[in-house]
Parts: sequence; structure tokens; C-alpha cells
Amino acid sequence: MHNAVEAIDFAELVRKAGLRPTRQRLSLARQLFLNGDRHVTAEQLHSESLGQGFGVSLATVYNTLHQFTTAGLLRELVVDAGRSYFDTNVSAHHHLYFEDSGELRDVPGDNVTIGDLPALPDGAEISRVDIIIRVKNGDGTS
Amino acid sequence: MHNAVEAIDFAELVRKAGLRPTRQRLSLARQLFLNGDRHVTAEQLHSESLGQGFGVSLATVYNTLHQFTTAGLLRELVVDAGRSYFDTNVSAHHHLYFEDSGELRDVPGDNVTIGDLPALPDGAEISRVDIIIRVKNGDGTS
DNA sequence: TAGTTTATTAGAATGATTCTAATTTAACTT
DNA sequence: AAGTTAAATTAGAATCATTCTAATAAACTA
Repeated sequence: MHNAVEAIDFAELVRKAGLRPTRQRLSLARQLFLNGDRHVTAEQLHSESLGQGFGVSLATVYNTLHQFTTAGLLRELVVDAGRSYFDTNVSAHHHLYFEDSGELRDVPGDNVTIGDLPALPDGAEISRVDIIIRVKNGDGTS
Repeated sequence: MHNAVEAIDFAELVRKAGLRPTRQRLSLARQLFLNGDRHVTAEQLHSESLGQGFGVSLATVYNTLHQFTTAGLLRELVVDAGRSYFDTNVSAHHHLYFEDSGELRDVPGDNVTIGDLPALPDGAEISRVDIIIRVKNGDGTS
């Protein structure tokens, strides 16, 4: 989707999300989308941004992650109690979670198929199906 | 699995989990398993236990929930960041989550089938596959 | 540029969970 | 049954991720 070969207009990206292209949001968008396919926590992104010499407060990291999520640029996912990951891949896909290392890896959506879904109550509508394949004894590096 | 018709020997249940059948653990086991099929948070169980006139501290509720989970009597599940549910149904099944009400409902395991799983790294082994079907606009009461 | 709106921020507040250290209880021994 | 020991319970403090607050700053609009 996004890649390092063709340049991404981050200001455009942020504006399309209905947000002002501030230095902070552009900086975070660059971190998230420049090399694509990331699974980050707010803390990770925050310390990464500090390491790059751009002071972005943790509050802004949280604000921005939520705004990007609302705008459909990110998908929030919960695998562990007490910590949210944000996935830059918003297309249909699922996750492989390495319990030992905490690493999260995408599984193409068509690699997993769901057979019959249960009947839903009247008026109910599926907003999303999350599939997390939890794996142990494997470091996720092979 | 558990039901209200045939009596459950809670002391036996707790002992089989390698734990001493204390008043607190027996009380919590009764709350959890007497009528079966529950999805509770620690806080819920705690206030419920207080309401029944048995003073069980929140710390003990957490300890007990984790011990029961380790013993295979409960399954911990995370649908929302920042709050764990404990499911008394430990057989293979998945979940329907009503985003509006926060209600969680079981989906029989054979109601959902997974087609192809991705290749796993060497040495990796699937410990569990969690499927959460998120539903909106439905109160879960029909 | 002036005025208005939206963002950012430090630090306080919150909420779930875990930890600590002291007390109590269960189980074992004699 | 009393004494001993290991395990369990507890209140309250501590922790960690996240959200809130209210003040300052930057972006947009006219």
C-alpha cells in the first residue's frame, strides 16, 4: 500500500483525514506510513519520535493515533490486556501473535476463511471480525 | 458442562486445581460455575461477592481468577483495551461482542470454521485461535 | 494581520491490575 | 488437639497505560 519508493504526501494524507497538518502529525504520519506495515504501541511511537529529535508529547501521540484510527488510516487492536497496538495495515487481514516475544504479524485475509457465521440478533450488523492466532515456542524470526 | 441441576463439589473442583479450598475460593467458584456460562470482569465478580455478604477482597478476586485460569477452569479474553473478561466456558468456541452494550456472547466452535492457516515459523505451535465477531447496532437481547 | 478555531502540552487524574508486607487460615505433624 | 509450617488473604500502596484539564501555541480565514 504505502512504500518507500514513491513519495507520500503526508500533508495531503493528514488533510484528507480532516486534520490540520501540524509538525507533530506529519512527523508521526511519516514514522507510521513511510515504510508501511507496522504494529506499534503509543509508547513505542513516542520514544521513537523522541529519538528522532522531534519532541512530540505522549498526549499528542495518543490523540493522533486515535484520530488516524477514526479516519481509517490505522486499525486498533488488542491482543493483551492493558495495551493497544495500532496497525498501519487497514485492509482485511488477521494476526499471528507470538506470545513469547510479543511480536505481531499480519496474516493475509484470504489465508483464513470463515465458514458459517452465527445468526445475529435483529438489527445487528457485523462491524469487524478479528482473528488472532496465538503462537508459542517460536520467536517469529524465521 | 456445569449446571444447576446436578450439584457441583466446589471443594473438589478447587482441590483438583491444586489449590486449598478456602472460603473465598469456594465462594468465587460457586459464583462462577453454579449457573455456568459467564463472562465476568474482576470488578463485576468482586461487587457481586460483596453483595452476597461474603467479603472477598479485590486482590483475592484477581488472584483466584488467575489461578483458575492457569488451572484451565477459566479462559481469559480481551476484547477491549484495558479490561479482561474471564469466560467459564473453556471448550472450543468463539465470541460475539456487542460493541454498544459491551455484552459478550459465546459462538459454538463449530459455527465458525477456519480454512487455511498460514505457514508457521519452525518450532512454532498454535496455542489458541481467538475469533471475535464485533457487532454494532444490536443490543444483544434478541 | 487580527481574530477564530484547532492543536499541543505538562502534569494531574483515572482505572485496571499488581505488589507488599502483615495477618490469618488451612493442612500437616506429633 | 495443640503446635508448626506453608499457603492464602488483605488493605493499601504502587504501577502502568491511558485520558483529562486548562493553559499556551500554532494554523486557518477574512
